[in-house]
Amino acid sequence: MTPKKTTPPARQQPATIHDVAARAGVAISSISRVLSGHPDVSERMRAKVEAAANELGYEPDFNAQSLRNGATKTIGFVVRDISNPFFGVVAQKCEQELRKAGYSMLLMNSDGDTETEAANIKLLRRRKVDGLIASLVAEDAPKLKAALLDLKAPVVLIDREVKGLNVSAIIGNHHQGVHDAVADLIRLGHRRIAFISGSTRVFITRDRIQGFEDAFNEAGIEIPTDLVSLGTFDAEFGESETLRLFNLKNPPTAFLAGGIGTTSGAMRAWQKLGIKPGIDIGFVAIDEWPLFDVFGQQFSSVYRDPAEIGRSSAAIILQSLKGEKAQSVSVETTYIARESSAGGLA
Amino acid sequence: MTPKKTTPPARQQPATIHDVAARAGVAISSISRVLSGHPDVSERMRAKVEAAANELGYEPDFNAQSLRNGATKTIGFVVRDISNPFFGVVAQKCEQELRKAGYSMLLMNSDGDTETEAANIKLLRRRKVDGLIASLVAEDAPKLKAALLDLKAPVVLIDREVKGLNVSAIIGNHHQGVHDAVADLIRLGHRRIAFISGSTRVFITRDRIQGFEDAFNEAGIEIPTDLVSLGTFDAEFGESETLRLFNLKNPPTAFLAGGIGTTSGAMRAWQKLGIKPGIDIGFVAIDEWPLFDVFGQQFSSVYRDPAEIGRSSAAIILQSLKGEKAQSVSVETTYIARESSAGGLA
DNA sequence: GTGGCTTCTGGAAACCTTTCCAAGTTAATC
DNA sequence: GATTAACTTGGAAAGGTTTCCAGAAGCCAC
Repeated sequence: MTPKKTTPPARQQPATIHDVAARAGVAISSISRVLSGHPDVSERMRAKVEAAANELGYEPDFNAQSLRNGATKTIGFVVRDISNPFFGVVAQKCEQELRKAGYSMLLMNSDGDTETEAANIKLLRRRKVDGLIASLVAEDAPKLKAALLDLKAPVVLIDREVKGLNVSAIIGNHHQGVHDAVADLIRLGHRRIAFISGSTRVFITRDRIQGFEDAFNEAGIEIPTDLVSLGTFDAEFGESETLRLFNLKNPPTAFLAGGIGTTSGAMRAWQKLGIKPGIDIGFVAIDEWPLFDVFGQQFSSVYRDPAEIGRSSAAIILQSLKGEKAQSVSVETTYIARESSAGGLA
Repeated sequence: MTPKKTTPPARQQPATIHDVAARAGVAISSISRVLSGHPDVSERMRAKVEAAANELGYEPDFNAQSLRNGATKTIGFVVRDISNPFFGVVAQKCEQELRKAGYSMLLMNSDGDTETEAANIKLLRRRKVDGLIASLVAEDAPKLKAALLDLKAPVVLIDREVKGLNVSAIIGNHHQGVHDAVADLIRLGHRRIAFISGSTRVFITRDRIQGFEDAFNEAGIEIPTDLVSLGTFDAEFGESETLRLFNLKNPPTAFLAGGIGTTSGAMRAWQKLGIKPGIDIGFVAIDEWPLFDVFGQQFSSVYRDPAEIGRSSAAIILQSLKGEKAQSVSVETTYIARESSAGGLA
């Protein structure tokens, strides 16, 4: 009943820096100094403040800190589709690295739509993210470019090139892996090799096409342009185009699938057509998915390591935040020959 | 050269509400009113403000808004491992729904570690997320419970029950699917049925175990307790335990894998052992992954729909944010019988 | 004992909004 | 034409922090 000494009832609202200051009987600036490790702080002050902060369970409000010092400790991660297992691994490793460094990841799907993508990036700007890691739907959409320009924060693009922008990039050596795959298919005897992939509006497709064409040119064989179909990376496109190509009068004997979505669609198409990939036709998948190596048939692939891409993208953005300038790093792709390359040659 | 009328050079800093107010020649409170759709605004004022805002490309600062009105429009999404394709789909659908409603998703992996998980949730509290959606590593870790209690925001747990907490939950009817699967395996003639899964520290495992035991009890057959191994959901545990069980003197004739990680590990183990699941042994996978139905052998599964779980979790958290009280929704699981159930019975 | 440093602390401004309050203006009513 | 009510606007506080600035205190050397 001594009104002077009663501790206030445990307040519902979290303690603020003012509460700590009142409790410790010092100025709020001193609280901030102690907690942010400022050097000019007496031992006595430090002890007092830390005691008060602990008693109140004080933790600085992130938003208030961000507003004041301009850094949100947040990185935007924009991807076509996080349910793609390849990007699942990229996101996982990337988030782990960012978290270690005190950053959090804001995840957005662009759903394969350039408008959504641009809108996402604009929103991330309003949210004042410190950086952006993105795998874009298209490189040349004007709204997108404007959004990236306005972002005014470090950007890491995964397998994309946007002209006239000072951004970092992780660029896979896609033509190499595709070249080796196609060369092997040709060596095995395939001539009618189909290739379905996303559009040439993104670097990764252009680079793969180059590998595809190089392999044919080196072998002195005409490129089967009627078997190349470039549209989107999703399963729907992969399925319908696979159906179309395998209904041609002169259908493919081998198939190169440009990503996990394409593979997925092609698989469904073949199921409908009664075609067994790797047996009835030669088959190479670009990008592997969970259990790829242990599950079912031994499918050949063009492999790149999503974990490395995830870790690298985090590392690059963290370096950029420390003031280093934009950089471009290269990631290997390797053709892994398994049984399925030789299908369809009986 | 008339210093009075020169428009200021396009400033690098984004325009603030003050800039708009100055440009429109009105008070900042009017800017806020117009842009937030306050009813008491004259047509003339609205036009002036909108013109000024457009000219300056003004967009309100999210952090400042959050600080002022207490809502961050951000939902935390904590999951063991986003590279798990099941959670990839959950996250994708969930983010899409949240985005439609104006919310963003902050993604954190807990890496299968309860300490990390608790730390993640504490961080999300400091970041003042408006809500949390989580698939927990363990329900009973004290630090975790404290972190959830302190969060003071709506929570949706996926397939978890935490006692003494007023949170929403999406609870799969796991015992049903597992029961049906095991009953079918027994019907086919299997007796030595193995089950590897995560620990009983989470509801989902307890519920599955119940289905497993019920099926045996109904059939009047003794439960093969030596073939039940509960530890963690990751592939490493799945692999080592599969190796152990199939090296027993009296090994299993059928196998039920408690999730994608377990399936993954078991597959690797069988590859080493030269065992073909679905042929040499009966096999049922709990949870499917991309391409499950079209890829390779026809594997039986206990299916639940990750898209539905993702959409529901978003819907529930959005309702909670509107003030509705915590709710628990149920999600079906279904046994899908395919060829692999009958393996190992020759 | 004074000048000049260093160390430490408090006060206040700033970050960018939203919202409350009060005051001013206009329209409506009797 | 006076009284009210409704509408419209500006000013200022508040939200929780960091940081600049200035002043106080302590110390050393001359």
